[in-house]
Amino acid sequence: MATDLPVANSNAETMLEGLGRIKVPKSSDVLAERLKQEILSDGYTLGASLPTERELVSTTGLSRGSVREALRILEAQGLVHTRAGRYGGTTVSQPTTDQLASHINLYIKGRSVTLSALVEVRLALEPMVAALAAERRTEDDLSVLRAITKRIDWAAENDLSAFLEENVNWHDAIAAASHNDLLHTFATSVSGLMFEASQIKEFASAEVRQRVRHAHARIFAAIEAGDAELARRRVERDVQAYATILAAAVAAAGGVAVAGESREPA
Amino acid sequence: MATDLPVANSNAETMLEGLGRIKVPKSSDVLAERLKQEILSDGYTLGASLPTERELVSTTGLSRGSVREALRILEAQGLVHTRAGRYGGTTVSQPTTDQLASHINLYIKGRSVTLSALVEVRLALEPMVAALAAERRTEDDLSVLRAITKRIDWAAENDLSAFLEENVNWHDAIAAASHNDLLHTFATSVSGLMFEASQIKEFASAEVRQRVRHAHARIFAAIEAGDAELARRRVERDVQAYATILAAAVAAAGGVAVAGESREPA
DNA sequence: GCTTATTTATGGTCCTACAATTGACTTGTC
DNA sequence: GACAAGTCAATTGTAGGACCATAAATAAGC
Repeated sequence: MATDLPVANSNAETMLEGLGRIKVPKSSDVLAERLKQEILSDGYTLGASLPTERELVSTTGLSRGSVREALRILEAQGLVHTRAGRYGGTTVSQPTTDQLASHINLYIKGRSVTLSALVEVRLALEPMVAALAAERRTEDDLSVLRAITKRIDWAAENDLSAFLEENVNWHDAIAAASHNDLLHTFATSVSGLMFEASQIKEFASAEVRQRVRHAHARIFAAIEAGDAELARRRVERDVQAYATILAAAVAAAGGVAVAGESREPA
Repeated sequence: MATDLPVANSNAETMLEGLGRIKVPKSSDVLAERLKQEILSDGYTLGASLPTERELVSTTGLSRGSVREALRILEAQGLVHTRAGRYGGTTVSQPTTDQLASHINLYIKGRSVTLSALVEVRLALEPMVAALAAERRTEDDLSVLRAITKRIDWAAENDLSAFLEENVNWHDAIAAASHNDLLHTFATSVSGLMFEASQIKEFASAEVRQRVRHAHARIFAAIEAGDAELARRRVERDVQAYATILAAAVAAAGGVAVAGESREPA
């Protein structure tokens, strides 16, 4: 039966028991992964220079196109930054807060996370944010908040979209006052998307605006006084109330309550 | 003074008042941004096909290299997926949970977020995770947790690294039982990095292992019973206790307590 | 000393060609 | 008719080369 000819052997897989589908990775992915490990593990302090593209070409044996694709991947991950020109090149970098926030937003929008799930996360984060802010807020933090409050008070009567925008700024300022970058980023990403949903539904009636301002004032007072527990409780109640109102508005509008569809003008 | 010749005019900037540095974006970045807007805004449901690379070349006027770099950026962001072969091409995709977790990890590692900041975030997330898990856990969730608990019990006596790994799995299973993807990803990313730090410090003494198992049992009981408030309180106390122990161990070791340096073997 | 031009190493872009992949199609075989 | 094997074609993957654009260091000019 067995010959030297390359005959097809339909029982060949008996020799290859657990051997599943073999994935052949792209060279750019391999290089990106290798460089990523290199960057994360040893040396390569912030700002250190990676080899030039042409050096990578000669050391890896890949084409310049593949090398450049690998570098674009790393750049999208925020691990490196490249500059053109002499003495330019690719340098090690930190992912910025904005980049992380952007990835979180893409995840939430892409997965069509439900509004209620968003509320739950917000309910976890914002009370802690407020508590930390109460403990750590500086005078600068407070004056920023006072300035935003002033603008909100004005916008509440005159400019609805400005009102919503300043509302986002207010929550961002509270998160900043917690002086915890990670918490800040998580909180602003989530609440930012919630307010985006609010904008679409345009549910900010005069009554709601009044309630928001009142809640802000109470929260600010607690943070200013440095009372962490009070701030936590007040924020918790505020988030809960806001969620209830928004859910009612969404239900009234018959919406499915997802946080998608953000259309920025070009 | 004024001539037709292209003489240098050192006072030229008086005509260009507020005109700051002009940024010339890379063509691949521009294309990536345009496609991203396109994907997020209208049509392009999940799985829809983008134009082929060569179609993009002819419609945009860019080279294929630039088009490919743009697609690598989008792929790194989890927005598209590319397959080779006939009837392959680039299709719209959702960022996976793993991708988001990876970006969060990169952020935390890159920014050298302090251990205390990590604890604060964990203290915000995990009690909520437990409360939701108590309300929503299915029978499957519970049996997964029981299986992990068994493995932990075995590993606690025999295999330290397995113990730490299963500990991560336990927390992941709790987070999964919350049935909130976003919360799940946030929580596992943060606690995963904390346990990674634990592993480095190797502080898991027999006494600590015993305490962990005891805490797990109490938390599991609350979740099994569906008592959200009890689960929340117990997790809160557990996280707090773990943080105290870890901080003490870190201080004893003289470490700076950052969550960096993950070296996986190739 | 200051401004201005030049140099030059680097990334940015384009082009062409070919290899590898892979699903559909066709053909063969029983 | 069904199943296996082979063929085909559209698409991404990769390589290599050429040239342009950028920018910092340097040199030249005043």
